This record gives sequence, structure tokens and C-alpha cells, in this order.
Amino acid sequence: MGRYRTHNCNELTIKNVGEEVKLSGWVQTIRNLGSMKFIDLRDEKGITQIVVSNNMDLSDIVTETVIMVEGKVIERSNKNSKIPTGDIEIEAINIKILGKCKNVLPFEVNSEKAGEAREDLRLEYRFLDLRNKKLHDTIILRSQIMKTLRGKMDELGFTEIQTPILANSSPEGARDFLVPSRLHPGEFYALPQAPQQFKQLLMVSGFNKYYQIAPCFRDEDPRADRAPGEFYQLDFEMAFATQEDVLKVLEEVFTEVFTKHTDWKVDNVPFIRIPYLEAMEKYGSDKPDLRNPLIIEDVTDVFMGTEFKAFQDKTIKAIVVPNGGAQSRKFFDSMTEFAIQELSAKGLAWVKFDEQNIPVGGIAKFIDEDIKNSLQAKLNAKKEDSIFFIADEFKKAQKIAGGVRIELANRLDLIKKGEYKLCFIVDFPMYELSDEGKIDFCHNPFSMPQGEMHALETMDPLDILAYQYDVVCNGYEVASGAVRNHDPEIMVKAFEIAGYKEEDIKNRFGALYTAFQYGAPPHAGAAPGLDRMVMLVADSNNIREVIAFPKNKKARDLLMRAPSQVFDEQLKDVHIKIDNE
RNA sequence: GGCCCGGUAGUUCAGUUGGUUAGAACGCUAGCCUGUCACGCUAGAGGUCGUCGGUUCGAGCCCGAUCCGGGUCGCCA
Repeated sequence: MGRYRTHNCNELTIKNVGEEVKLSGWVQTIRNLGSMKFIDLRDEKGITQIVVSNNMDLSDIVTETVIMVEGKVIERSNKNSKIPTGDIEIEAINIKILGKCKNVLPFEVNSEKAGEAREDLRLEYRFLDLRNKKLHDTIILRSQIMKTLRGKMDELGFTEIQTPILANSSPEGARDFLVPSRLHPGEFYALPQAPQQFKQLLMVSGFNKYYQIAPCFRDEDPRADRAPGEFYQLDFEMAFATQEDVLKVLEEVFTEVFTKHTDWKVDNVPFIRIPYLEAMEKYGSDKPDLRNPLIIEDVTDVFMGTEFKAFQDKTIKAIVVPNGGAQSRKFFDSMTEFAIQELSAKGLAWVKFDEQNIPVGGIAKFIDEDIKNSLQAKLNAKKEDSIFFIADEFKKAQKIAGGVRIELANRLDLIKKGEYKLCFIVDFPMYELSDEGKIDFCHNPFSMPQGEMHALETMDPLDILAYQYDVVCNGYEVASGAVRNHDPEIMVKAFEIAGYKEEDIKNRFGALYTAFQYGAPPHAGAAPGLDRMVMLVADSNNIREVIAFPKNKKARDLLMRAPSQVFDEQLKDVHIKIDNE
């Protein structure tokens, strides 16, 4: 017999009747019927009913107290088919309190209502919130997914290698978290935004396939699907690999995770590929939710020369809502309000058609017979449908249309649950125009331009594509990767186009640039986001629900109270003076 | 940093055009109860209505400021 227990709380069944057992766990509920009391005893595995029929004093035993129960397994007279142990109960001989609990809990811990309590309160008492079955199971699920990932990467011949957490500031990208150096006054480490440079160095070192479940640190504001400060990626890189090789690994990884840990339908491999520009055109987003059946169409030509002032000299996007003609005026108005308020649109035009297929409502008076016919032909729209129009400058029109597309699907409940729609977004542009009209890297200066040196020397920079790809699942960007530019000469040229000199490369990515002078293999890789993967598998839309100890929106750990002030002595050690304004 | 939403009992929430003593459910406490499993019944405790200021005879409610939380945009190579 173990000191604290002989069984877990899910194990005892009718077969164990008559055995003397010991169980330990938390008191989920007490039902006091007078001279007879029932305790639901809970541990991580399940619940077992304890029956106390003698005069044992239970006055100190309150909900969520940890107790040890010694007793005898007996068959119940009233069985409970809802739990695996429902045929038996433990007749208590002795009950010992192992861990007292204050009897007023900050929220109702193990009821279905636990998830409804204010989130900051739940974060402050995260250790209690984690007792709640749903959250608890999600954290266990995360562990199982990590196990699956490691198993898969091992099977594919990858080597797990750890890279430094105390690393160096990288000048591109997000804001760094800095760590002051004690030994070197005035100097700082930075926590890695990703192990990007380290993994590429490993390729130069001759490691064939590298991976790690890597923490990444970025000091940027959070989103519902983006944890503040730190997150985890399945980071991997392959030597002598092409884009095709990497996409194949990504397909294997995502298929494995989703099929192993869910019952939902998963797209068959190969996942469809959508060029970036096509995604922006059809979905107004580089992370389209393909469960959403709505498609954005360009109808600029249809309205060429129209009287309608708001449409003149604009890019016009259209979204057809099947059977949308049945929607009320209120629906159209509130969509317009949404577009203006949430998407900063100047307006949202719409039209529907009556029984005779005559345009009614919205901008109907600007739609003459010719426009109507070409619209309905081009959009394959029927008179039962309604059409939304977005008119704006090209890129803004795409973006607003993308927002309208998502909102329409949500309001009209067009997103089918129960499946994972996966796609690759490929062919990202290498360069884009910055707000100041300057040519800058669009995504990642480490990526290899398609066409390599020849493209850089002969093409308009804005037309050059990169070997850069994302995996998108149900509207979430779940992985991002690239074929790397491993050739120092191409690298110099690529940076030169963006207005940088060789000196700049040396300053920014010195180690990598030097390493590439000593025989670098072509290599490519990617990094699926672990947190988002778990979110999708757990069907959660809140990233804090898949992290054991998450920070809140302001990047504060409400439980541990980080960040916090430190002693003057500590500051002195690291040569820091606080400048309170 | 911008915009939007929220903050009332331990928890989730309700609270009428501004009007007597701010309510409900769950939880908690006490009593009764031998088959409960969302136990039941009876009684009770529990409130600086986020904070500060203003308007008013009178503020949970109106106005201003501020703090806190969430969403979203900026940002996230």
C-alpha cells in the first residue's frame, strides 16, 4: 500500500468490492444528509464517492480541501451511470486532512461556472483555475501534442538541439527583451525573438536536420491568438533542402497532430497552395479561413464610368452573399456601421433584388440594367442573393473586403465547425514599398529570392518573389518559413536593393554573414507555432487557455506579480539606474 | 498609442426618466434530514456600487478625470 493511496479516483469498479483501499484527493462536494454524508473525492484521473455513515466529524473538511480516505469498497445501492466509478463507493473508516483549504474560494473552482469568472481573478489564482477540468485537460493535451511533435521529428530524422536563451539583440523585427550584463557594464543580452540565426549556423556546422520546441520572446502587444512576451515554436531547419522538402515536413507534422489528437476532418495532403497575391485578392488576407465560403471579386471594370461618386477612381470589391436578399435593412445597416467603425471604411455599399430581379435598397439607383447584368454574370449572382461593395484605394479595398468577408461569415454562421482547412500561402513578395515610398524587405531578409541573383539583377524589385511560405489553418497563421539565402553575394545584392551596404549586414548579422563565407549548404526551414496548434486542437479561441501560467493583456503575470521592482543592490550589480520621470 | 466594451455581495449578474432600507442565483455559516450524486428544506451573515472630483434637495444611474480588465487596430523581420 502506498503511503497516500492505493488507487486513483477513476480506478475502482464493481470488481474491487470488498477491498480495503486508500484514496487521496480534493473534496469536490459534500452532500450532508444528516447522519449520512457523501463526499465526491477528485484527483487528476477521476471522481470516487465516499460515504460516511458513522458519526465521524467532518466539520473541518470543506470544498477543495485535500484529504486521504481509508475505507472499504462497497457496491452502491443507487448507482450513478455518469462516472466510471459510479457502481461503487468507499465506506470511510478513517479520513485525514492532508491540506486544508480556506472555505471561501475566490471563485467556484470546479463547477462549470469556473470558466465564467473574471479572467484577471482566474489568472491571479491560476493554481486554482488549473484544477478546473477543462483547463487542466488542455494543459495535458499540450504535453501530449509536444510528445507527438517530438516523436514525428525524431521519426523524420531531426536532431533536437538547444540554443541560447541569453542571446543577442537582433536589429530587425520586433522589440527585444533586454537582460543587463553584470560583468560587462552597459552591455545587454537580448532574449531571442526566434532561434533564427542559431539554427542557420547549425546548418553551416553540418547538422543535417535540426529542430527544437523553442521559446521565442518578443516585446509586442498581444492579441487573442498572440501571447504577450513569450511563445513557443516547433522550430526546424534542413540542410540541402528545397521549399518542397519543407512543405512536405509541414504537411506531415500538421496531419499527424490533428489526426492524432482530434476527430475533426483534416484536409488531405498535399495542402492546397495559394500565392500571396491571390490570397489578398480573393480573401483580403494572407491568412484566409477557407471554411468561409465567401469570395471577394474585383468589379472595378463593371463600374467604370459610373455616376456614383463614391465609386469613381476607386478599386471596387464585391462579395456575394447567397440568399442574402432575405436579410433585413437592419442587417445591412449594422454591417455598414461595422465596416466604418471597425475597418475604417468610408462606407459599405450593398444591393439586393426584388422578385422581378430589379435592384432594390442600398445603391440600387446607381445600378442600371447594364451594370446589373454584367455584375450578375461576373459574380454568378442570383436575384435571391445580395451583394456588398467596397470602394477604396487598392490595398485598403482588399483589406476592408477581407474584414467584411469574415464578419459576414460570423454573423450569418457560415463557418462549419468540425474540420481543419489547411493551406500554404506561398510566393510572398521579396520587397514592398514602405510608407515613405522606399523599397524595403516585405517579410524576412534571410529569404532566398526566387530566381536568385539573376532576378535581383534584372527584375523590378517589387515583382520579385521570395521562397517564403506560411501555413494557414482556419484563419490562423500556424507556421512560417523560408528557403534561406545562404550565398553571401546574393545577400549583399538583396540588401543593396533595400538600401543597405555590406557593412550593414556585417553589423546586423555578423556571425551568420561570416559563417556563410566558410562553406554553407543551401538550407530551408519553418516554425509552426505550438500555442496556436494547441488552440486549434483544443478548439479554443483564447491563447491563455492553452498556457499553464499566461500573462495578461498588459504582459503582467498576476499570480507571480511580474514584472516587479527589484532591490537597489540588484540594480547596482547590473549597472542600472532607474530614471523616474 | 487609437478606437470599442466592461468594473455592483466571495463568484456570475439584474438594477426602471436620478428618489425610501441596492436585489437574484450560486457559494459561505447555522439548524433539520439515511441514499445523495446540481441533494432537499429553514434561517442567517455578507456591499466604500473600481477610485477621485463635479452637477443635483437627492447619484449605482448624469458629467469629467483616472485606475483596472477584455476585444480590435497600430505593432508583431
